[in-house]
Amino acid sequence: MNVIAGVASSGQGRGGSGGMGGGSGMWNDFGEYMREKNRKLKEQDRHVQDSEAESGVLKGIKVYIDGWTNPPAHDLKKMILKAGGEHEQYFRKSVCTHVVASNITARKVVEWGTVKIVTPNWITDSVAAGKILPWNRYKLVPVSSSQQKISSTVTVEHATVPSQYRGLQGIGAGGTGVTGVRSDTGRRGAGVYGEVSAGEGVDSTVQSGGEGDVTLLNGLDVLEGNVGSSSDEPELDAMDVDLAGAANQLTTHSSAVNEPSPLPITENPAGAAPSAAPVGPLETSGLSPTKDPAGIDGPRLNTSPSRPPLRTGDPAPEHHPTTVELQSDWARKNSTLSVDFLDKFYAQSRLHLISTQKLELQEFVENEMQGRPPVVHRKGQRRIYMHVDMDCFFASIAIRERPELDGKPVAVTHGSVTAKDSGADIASCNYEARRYGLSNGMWLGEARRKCPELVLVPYEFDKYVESSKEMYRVLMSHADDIEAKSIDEAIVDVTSRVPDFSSESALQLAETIRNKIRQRTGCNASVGVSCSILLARIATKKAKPNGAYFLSLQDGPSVMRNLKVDNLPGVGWKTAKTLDEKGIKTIGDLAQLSKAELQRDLGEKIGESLYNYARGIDDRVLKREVSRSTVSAECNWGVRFETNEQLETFLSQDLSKEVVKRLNKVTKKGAAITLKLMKRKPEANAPPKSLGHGWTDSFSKTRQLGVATDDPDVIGKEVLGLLRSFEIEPMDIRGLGISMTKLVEAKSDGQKKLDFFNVPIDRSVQTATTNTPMAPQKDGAVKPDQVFKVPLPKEKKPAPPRNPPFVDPPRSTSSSTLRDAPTPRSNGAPFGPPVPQPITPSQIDPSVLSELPADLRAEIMREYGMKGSTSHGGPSASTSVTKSPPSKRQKVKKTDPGLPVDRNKGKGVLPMQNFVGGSRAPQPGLPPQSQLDVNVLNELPEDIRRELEGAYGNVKKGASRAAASSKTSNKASAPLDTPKLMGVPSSDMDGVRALLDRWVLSSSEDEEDLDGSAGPLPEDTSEVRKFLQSVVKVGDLECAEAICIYLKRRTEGHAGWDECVKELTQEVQTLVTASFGRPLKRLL
DNA sequence: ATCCTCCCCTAC
DNA sequence: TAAGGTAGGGGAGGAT
Repeated sequence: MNVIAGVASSGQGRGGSGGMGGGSGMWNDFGEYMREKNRKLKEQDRHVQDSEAESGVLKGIKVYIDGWTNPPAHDLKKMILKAGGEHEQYFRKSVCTHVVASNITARKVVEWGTVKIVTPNWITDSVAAGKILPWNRYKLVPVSSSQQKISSTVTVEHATVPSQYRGLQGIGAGGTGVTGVRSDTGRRGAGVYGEVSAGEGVDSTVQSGGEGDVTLLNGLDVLEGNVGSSSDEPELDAMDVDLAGAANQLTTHSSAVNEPSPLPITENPAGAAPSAAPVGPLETSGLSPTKDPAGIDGPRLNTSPSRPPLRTGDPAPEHHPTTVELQSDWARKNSTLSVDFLDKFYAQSRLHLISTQKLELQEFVENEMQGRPPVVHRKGQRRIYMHVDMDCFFASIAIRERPELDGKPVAVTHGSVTAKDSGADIASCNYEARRYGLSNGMWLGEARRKCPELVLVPYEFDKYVESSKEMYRVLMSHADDIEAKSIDEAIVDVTSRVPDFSSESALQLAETIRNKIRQRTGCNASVGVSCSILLARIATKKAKPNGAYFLSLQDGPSVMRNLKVDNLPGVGWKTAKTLDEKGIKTIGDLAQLSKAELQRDLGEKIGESLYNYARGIDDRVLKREVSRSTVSAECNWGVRFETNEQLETFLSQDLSKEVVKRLNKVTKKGAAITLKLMKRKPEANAPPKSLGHGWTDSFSKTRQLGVATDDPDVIGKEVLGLLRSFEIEPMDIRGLGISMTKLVEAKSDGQKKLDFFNVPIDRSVQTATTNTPMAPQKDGAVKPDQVFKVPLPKEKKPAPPRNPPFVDPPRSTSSSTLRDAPTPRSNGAPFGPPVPQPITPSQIDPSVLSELPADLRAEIMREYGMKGSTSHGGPSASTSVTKSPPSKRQKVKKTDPGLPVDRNKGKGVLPMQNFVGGSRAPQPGLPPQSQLDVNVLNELPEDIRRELEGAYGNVKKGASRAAASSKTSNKASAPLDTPKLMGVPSSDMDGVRALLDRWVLSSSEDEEDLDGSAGPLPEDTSEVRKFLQSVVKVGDLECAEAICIYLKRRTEGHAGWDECVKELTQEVQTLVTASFGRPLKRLL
């Protein structure tokens, strides 16, 4: 269908709309392009003209560009200006010598009269040829709607013009001596994004003869070990090559700018005439011999019966870029119009793989490292970190699988050689390829131009995953601690493995590790060694490729001094640019600025951290565990809709289900939904990257649900509501994303259980949990479950009452006290207003936990990683543990891995009173009143009981899913250790308190005074943090609660401390919430 | 003042 | 043709 009306974008002739807005910055490569473009807009135009009218090829030519074109109007404009021609903003018969358009309507033709109407190729080809080519060959013929099917795409695609995207950065980058060079691909993980900068990059000239062919290895070849053979198109058409070169130059110069040219858009209101789609001039096909004009292919394929089901819909305005793109059958099949699009997309997305793998590896590491004693960071103690990064990971795997490629320039990409101007990303390329100026993230088209003999290899996701794990296994075998950074990168703490702290020993270990990795993965890893995360990473830059480098604290500053600022964490494109505008290019320059100035220009936080980093100061410690606060799914490629129905179906069905799938995977529910979307800019043409999102504006809107959910119908519905609020034409949507926040542990059905028990207790909590009517919620506030920010309006103030509680007792008592504490503030406080049930004192889960039957509790703990050893200092408790129906539970768990934990349940089960009065064993592992529970349990109806069990199973899942399922190995059996703070076990609360006291006092003395802003030392803080984490992990929530409260009381009002305590408390809440489904009330 | 929303930015 | 994801920190500015 087609044709019809027209226009989608109405013109806006002038204004040009600023393009500013910035593009979505979501992703590097493209983001950079956008930024660059926008920035240049301002200066651009005139520069191009004045400074580089090198060739006078188009001298005397005055061009008016009509409507959308491909290449984009701004690029054409730039090219025209550069070639000495002139660009007319508006069409004026008396002035314009030519009109350039990719498609026109008959009506326009009439309107324009006798002016020469040509395709963009006339410009590009003429520039390339160095002379004005006969326009007749490029004459654009209007087509009637009936014919239009012939794809305009032809014209478009043909475009010899290089997509100017990417590349911006240019080659030069001068690196200063030192490493100046590439920031390392390493840092970018799988080398996903590319950055350019190669210091020495060779530039296109290098490519010697340029006659090489590009070889594509497709799956088949791989299997057969056929390397060079299958190239699709061996030779490049001479002309194309030249054009490419020329174009490339242009691009390089002006850095790709794209101007939002104010084009008067075309549009024909359709009306009348048939406007048709663009036509591809004959010559076009002639020019690109290599590929079939889409027009031909398209129709044919279309009729193919085997084609997957497509969403159908009506046609859209004919001139709309979307309409044009969708004329290609390929596009329809590979866009959201295809029913199975999403799965296919994720299955082939390297970025999706990378993000996903990061999460998987974090979990893997958490599970595997579970039994290890936590690293203790003492104040003056130095530590040794190794930053390990695989060298061009994907490319290395590719070569490993195809030894014959060793020594040749290789790149991993989805693209194939046939495309002359492919927009496919190079995910990773080896060092040989980099010598030609290639970099990760670069588009295939440009890469080929720079390196004609480039060998292309397809992705092998499974192999990446497998080797990645091998790498991690090696690392864990030599690490005290480890933080998973990505599929090919990690940071390990190896302090205890380098007892003498000498560079020799450290490097020896590094070599051992590198050798093992090479042995097990067949790929090289580079290692940076130093005493901080920051310096270790810097060292890696010096280590690559395939090396190890030890950077001492003393040498840090001198080495860093000459590095560019973007080598510091937190400094990306934008920040580097901001600094550059101030004349700051290197870290050395940066170190000259005052903290105040940095904070003023870059923000408080970033300013401060950069101030420190520039001096080699980095207090960060490894973060082994992470709790997620967001689960999302998005897609910004292949998103094309013709009708609202297609759009709504995709969003509310496909994408919503995807998010739900992910929520389920981590057993969470979300109480807030955010819809993100990218909308094509009015002046944006069909993107140069096939089915890419092109030039867009991005938006997002969040809706508070009040109740956490993981119901696809609910999510789908909410999301549609959000979508409608944007009032965007379906055809203009270029990207969609749904993210769930305010996560809560999903519970199987805690409510039922609760009800069943009808425990009087904490109902409030429960209520909250379920969806019972909450009281007054603030609007946006979350309602029930959500734990987090429960709406405590302003009552924070009331908090003060809290003090009282603490005052009292220490130790176990404390716990009980604490719990009682609620009284004072409880009344209104904690949850404040909203919470209805008055009864509620406060407690939550902790109590629940402790109240559980011993066996259940033991299981839970075990699941958490603790493993059996329960009691350490446990008081009496019970060892009783033993347990009742172990078998059952176990089974259940195993079988029901998926169930959510239910703290609720627990809650329900044990009333507060019990808690209080009961024995709440301070120790982690101890199961309190087992008998009670047991009885209760036994009395329960089968189903309920099962629910409970299932719930536990969930817990497990949440905590260490992997362990439970796959790995199995050690963890399961490992016993839990009683958490200790500087050697003092959590069971000894008095001791712990004393330590904390000392901590607080000492630091205040050392530095300024409590009041002075002297705060806690990071090392100490992390020590406490670890302790708290362990305590929570072990399930001793009361202990965690007591510590937080104690600290708060002890430091209230002291500048440097408030923040720290608040953070620790928040972390505890997050952890507790993640593991038990809800936060500790008393800490809210 | 503080919180919340809607981004931007960065890292992988 | 090509598969431009995902999580978290943070800031500006409006709402409260």
